[in-house]
Parts: sequence; C-alpha cells; structure tokens
Amino acid sequence: MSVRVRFAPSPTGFLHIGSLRTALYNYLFAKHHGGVCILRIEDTDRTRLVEGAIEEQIASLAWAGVTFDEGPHVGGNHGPYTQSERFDLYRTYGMQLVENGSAYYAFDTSEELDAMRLRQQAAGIAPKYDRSTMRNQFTVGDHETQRLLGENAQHVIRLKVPLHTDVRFHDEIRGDVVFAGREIDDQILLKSDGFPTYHLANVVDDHLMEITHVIRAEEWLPSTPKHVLLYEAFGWKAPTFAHVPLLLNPDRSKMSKRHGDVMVRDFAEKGFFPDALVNFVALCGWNPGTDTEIFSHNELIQAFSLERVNKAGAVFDYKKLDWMNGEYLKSRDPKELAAELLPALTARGYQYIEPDFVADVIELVRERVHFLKDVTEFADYLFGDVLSPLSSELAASISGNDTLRTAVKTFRDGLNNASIADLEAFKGLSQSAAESAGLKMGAFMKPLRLILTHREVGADLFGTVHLLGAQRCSVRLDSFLSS
RNA sequence: GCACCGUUCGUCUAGGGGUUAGGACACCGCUCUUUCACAGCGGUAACACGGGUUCAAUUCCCGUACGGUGUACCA
Repeated sequence: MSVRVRFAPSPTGFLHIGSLRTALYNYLFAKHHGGVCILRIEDTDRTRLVEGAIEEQIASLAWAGVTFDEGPHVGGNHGPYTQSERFDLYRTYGMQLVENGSAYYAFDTSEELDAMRLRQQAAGIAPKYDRSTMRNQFTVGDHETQRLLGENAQHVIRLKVPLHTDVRFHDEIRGDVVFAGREIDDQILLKSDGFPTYHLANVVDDHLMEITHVIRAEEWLPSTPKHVLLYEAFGWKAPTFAHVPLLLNPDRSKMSKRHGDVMVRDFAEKGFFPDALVNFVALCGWNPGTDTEIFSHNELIQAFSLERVNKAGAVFDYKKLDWMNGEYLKSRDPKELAAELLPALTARGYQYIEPDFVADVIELVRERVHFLKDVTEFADYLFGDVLSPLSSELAASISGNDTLRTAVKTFRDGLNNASIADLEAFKGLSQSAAESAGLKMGAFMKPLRLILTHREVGADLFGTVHLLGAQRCSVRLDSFLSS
C-alpha cells in the first residue's frame, strides 16, 4: 500500500516553527516513499478561528517548500479537506458508535462537570468523567434519554472507554506504549454544538482519507489511546503512529514566543533562506547518521527516515541557525542573490545597483555576514556615494597627519583603471605610496580604508577599491585631501 | 496529584557491552591577513544518580532524581 500522510493544522494563527517541522517530516516521509502528502484543515473549534490563518499557513508552508498533493487549495479525491465542510459525516459516524454501544449520550452542563472535577480534586483523585454518577444514558435510563433527546435537550456523545482493558499500540519512534483503560477519559466525541472534537474528526478523516501514517507532535501521545479505541470501535485498521519530539525553549519547555521568534513568517522576515530554515529544522530531532549537515531539499527527501528521528525534545539553537543561513549565503549563486537583494537596495535609494555589480558586491562581502540583507548595511559605501558619518575619534585619527596626506596624495595620483585592474598593480601602487611618504603598509591601509569607506572593518580592501572604481575612489580621496 | 514520554559536551547530535566516547554550533588559542571575517590547525567541555545482570556497562534491566507533555464540549 502506498504511503499517505497528512499535516492537519488548526487555523488559529500563524504557522509555528514546530508545526513547520511536523509538516516537513510528513512531507519528507511521503516524498521519500513516493507517497502522498495531504493538507487537512481542522477547524472544528469555532471559537478559536482566526481570519486568514489558513491562507497564511499555506503560504508559509509553500515558502518553505512544503507542498501538498491533496488539500483544500489543490483539491483531491478524498475531499473536502476542511473539517467544517464535513460536518454531517461526523454526526453520522458518531451515531454509529452510539448504536454499536461504543459511545453514549451525556447531558451534563459545564457547571456540573466543573463541580465534578472540583470534587475529584478535593478527594485527591484524577479528574475524569464519572460515568456512573453523572447525567448520562446509563444513569438516567433509556426512557429518560429518549425523552430528553425528544425535547432537544443539550447533549454530547462520549466515548465509552472499557475500564478493565489496557490499550496498547506501537509507535514508530517510541516503541510499544501501554495505557491502562481506567486512566483514559470518556472523551467527548460530538460537542453540544454538533461539531466533533478533534479526536472523532481526526480518526474519521484519517480513515476516510486512507492515511497510512500519522506523524504528529509528541503532545498527542497521551490522547492516542483514545484514537486507538475509536479505530477499534469502528472496526477500522489504525494507521501507524509516529510521535515526533518537541521543539524546546532554552529552559526546555515547549517552544514559545518569549524566547524568540517562533512563527515561520518571523523567520522569513528576518531574512532566513527557506532552504536554510528547513535544513536546520529537519536536523532538530532527526539526523541521517552521517556527519553531513547541509542538505538540499532533494537530499533531505532522499535521506529522511522515521527510524532516525530522536525521542528527546530539541532546544532550538538560534545561533546555529544563523550559522547555517550563512552557509547557504556563501554557497548560493551571487546573481540569484543579487536579484533577491535588489528591491531592498532600490528602496534605500542607492544609485549603484546594476545587478552584475550587486552580484560582485555580494561575492566580495558575503563571508562576513549571515544574512543577505546584511550586505546592504555592510557595503553601503559601495552602493551609494553618501558615506556614513565618521566618529570624531576616527576622524581625528586621520586628520592633521601630513605623512598620511602625502601617501594618500601619491596613491590618488597613481590611481587609474590600470592600477586597480589587478592585485599586483594595486599592491605596487599602495606600497610605493606608503613608502615614499615613509609609512609602513599597515599604517597606510588602515586609514586608506577609513577614508574610502568610513569603516574600520570591511571586505578585502583591494576588492573594495576594485568595485568602487578609480573614479569614485578619487572623489573620496580628494575630499579627504581637501578637508 | 495521576498517566505517559524522555535524559551523551552549554546547544544539536553520532555511537553503543570492551572506544583516547566522534562530529557540528557556540566559546578560547594559534596560523593566514592591512582590518574584520573566511579558512586551516589546536583546545576547554558530556554518557543524571543508585542498584542489578555480566569477566566487562555510558550502552541491557530495575529503581530514583530531574525535565517535558497530557490530564477541556482546544487542537
């Protein structure tokens, strides 16, 4: 049977980085096995819907290169792919469970349920629906149940969990897991508003959509026995489960805002390359067992396997992510990068932004930054003619120095296209300028950089002069000499 | 509280009954260099604890500790 997996987010906000990883693992697993990856929208909680969230999440996923073979935005043979559009289905299946004795009607109000939990807490027992004392089909009797239903009394459908059997299942990542029946709550399947809870909708849809592997976050592990029970109650074969470890804050709690960016869109806005983010996130909790750390999209598909997903949660290391982004910055085609950077340069109103020139600048400075957009700031003296202001200390360090002025003058006079065409000529010029004034090379190059770029640090000076061109260099040198 | 899951350098991890416990990020040092960076080289740094099994345990088993998740008419 061919692999069918799904990513099933709730449209309650922006796409979380942890969700991206879950989606990614599903995607990689499907593609690795030549299977199908489905997007399903789980919008059964009508109170938490956020306008535009579905579109945003799909856009974030697409940005990261995670695409779907079936879903609300692309169609497919197992639709609709949005749970609110499958409303009638869940009631039908829920009732089937009532009829075969696997589920039952309950009439408790939320106040009554709150009171029950309070009692249980006071008595020091685990809060759990008490089937034998609460108001439900069993305690009020069939006759009364029918009467209440007849007068449209508010009710829910609950799963009738067998108290004396253990529920066991195999998890691809964690191995065999067992839960005692008495620990499992009589989960609500259909809410009083007629909508299904996650548990029912999830199981019904996974079955109907012929999902073979449920790959989801570890936080779902404790509710998996309920799902297993549901599959049994329906007489369906359960899919294979794989609960992936959580992404963690530095304090090892579930990754959240407070400690940094967590939304995929935040990372996009910060300037991370999608491939770098995906590469990094793939390696949080999975590794191929080799020393390789840089993987293209296709290499990830090739290498990915559930067997090599870790059990323990992974602290999200922002610093290593920065490093990885830098690795991508260094390896990508400068011309492509130039095209990506161009809009930002235009927005800043720079005048030297011919694509080829920008590509040359990127190539010159990219080893010194982690982000493409940092190039804009780092090399502002190459893109524009207006230099950032010099601090008074730095200005003082080069002013009133006649030896330096002499050297700069010589350098400036020797400057032409030929002298900056190749490294040797440039070196010769700098050297003779420095020596004729009685300066050491080091003592000359530093102020020269300062005069030309107004920066103490920067890219290779020859490369910088080369890109600046003799004309622009002369203007800057002249402005120093005339000051 | 109860249930479940987990625990190798600060972080991501490899490994797995007998290893100098490997790699990467970060950090430190050296080299290169006009600067910064890159690169290269080197360094600091880890098997949570206690029992058991075994000739041998970081690796297997059991406890403990610690951490996480769950415990909703949320997903």
